[in-house]
Amino acid sequence: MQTKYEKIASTIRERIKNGTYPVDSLLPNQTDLVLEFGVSRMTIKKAIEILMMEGLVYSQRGMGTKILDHSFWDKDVSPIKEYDGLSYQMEKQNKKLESSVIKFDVGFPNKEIQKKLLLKAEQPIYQIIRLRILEGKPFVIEHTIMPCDLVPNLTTDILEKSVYTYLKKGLGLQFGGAYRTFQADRAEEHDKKYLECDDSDPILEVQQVIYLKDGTPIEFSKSRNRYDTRSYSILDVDYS
Amino acid sequence: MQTKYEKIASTIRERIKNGTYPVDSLLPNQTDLVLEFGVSRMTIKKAIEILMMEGLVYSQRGMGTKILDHSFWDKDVSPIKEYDGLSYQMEKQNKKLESSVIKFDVGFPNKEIQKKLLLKAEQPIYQIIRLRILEGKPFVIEHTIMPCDLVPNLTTDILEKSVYTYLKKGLGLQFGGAYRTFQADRAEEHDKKYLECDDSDPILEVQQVIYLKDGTPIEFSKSRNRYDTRSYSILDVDYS
DNA sequence: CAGTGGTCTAGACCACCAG
DNA sequence: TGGTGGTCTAGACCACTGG
Repeated sequence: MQTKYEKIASTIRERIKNGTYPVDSLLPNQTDLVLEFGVSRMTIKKAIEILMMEGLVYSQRGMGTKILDHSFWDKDVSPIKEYDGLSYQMEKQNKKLESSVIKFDVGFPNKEIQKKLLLKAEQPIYQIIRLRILEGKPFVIEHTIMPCDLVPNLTTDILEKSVYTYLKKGLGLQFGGAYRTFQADRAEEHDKKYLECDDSDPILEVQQVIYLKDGTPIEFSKSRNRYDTRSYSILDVDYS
Repeated sequence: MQTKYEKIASTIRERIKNGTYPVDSLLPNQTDLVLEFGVSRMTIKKAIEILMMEGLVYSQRGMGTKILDHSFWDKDVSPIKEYDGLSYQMEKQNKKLESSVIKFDVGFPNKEIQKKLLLKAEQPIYQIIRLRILEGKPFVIEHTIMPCDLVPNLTTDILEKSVYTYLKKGLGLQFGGAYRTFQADRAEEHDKKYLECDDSDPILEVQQVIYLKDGTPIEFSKSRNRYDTRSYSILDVDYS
């Protein structure tokens, strides 16, 4: 939290959550907020914009800024906009996550991976398969591919803890975005073996390419969940 | 296209797509763009912000604004940020979409629906089930619930064409956002009957609540696809 | 260090919605 | 019509990157 508008957004967010600004009422108008916070209106507007992207309020010309009912997705349904990785996400919820490394290899990328990670055929990659175990129960199988040169000195130890922490804290990398697809699939061998499911259990698969701030792709991964253990959620706001 | 920054964003977007600004090169710096377009820098910045949200460029302090490789998701993988409905989406791609109405009823909302659409128990709702048929093949089953008072005079005829067109053009409603969840599921009776699949075929289910601009929920729906007919994709950019 | 984009200001005008 | 938020300006200072 550094900039003025971020601080103001936090303050207002707090007031919404604790009921100072009740659901369905209007926020004080922007000129009043200018007076209260002693900043320019552009700054106030930017703060409100953040809250709008979070789905907490909705502004409309001529009408004001309304506090929306957020209780809906306020619970454990965390949006997917997190590049903290599972470990961190679960830690926040005080849930115990273990990772068991099923495969940890080095190899060369096939055509598909070359295209997705913008690699040449001779650039080596890590090929990783991990089983993530939540509260003692098999939760998800993650197939991960990363270019070796971007992620030096990867070890089994890191894989068993948190790769993201290593990338962020250890290597100082900054994530900039992700491209994801969702599909359903039949269970395959690995799924049946490690997720304790059978042929008829559907699998929810999420594929993602993760990008660094400068646009370099750093990871391609497939996460396969048993159909009854997880769903993903998205809040989509039209800012136009 | 109304505001200056939207026009400028379109111009720059066009230059990126036709190669005037090649992938991996840098955009002219913001002060140069100020001179070219004869606007203030804040306006240029806002234009670039739009392109950043679209994943076309990435800006960084001290470095400039880099054109990213967008060829990846430039094709038919349209982001889900469209409230045009399936009909319109398919029309753009010149694909033929038919809709067959399986159920069209009125009733009262159960507890779950009351909560999701913010309704009282005695507010009537439409209960609709439609089979959407793409290019002659069963594509998706949509279960839709809408409050009657917000959508007057709904007819079978409208359901067979495009509900969204009716809401937008006919009723003048404006969409503001959506909340979606994705999960996999086993095939149930309707799926087997209409999607021509059997017990072992997984289903991809997308649930969504759609909101109007002022935050009023107007629709809850479940879309059930055969696992091999559809996937959804999202581009997720970190703007911090 | 020079050059970049990010933030911020103190105004202004306009488009929209309500009464 | 009065009040709202959306846009836009012409500056300024700062934080960050690269050489």
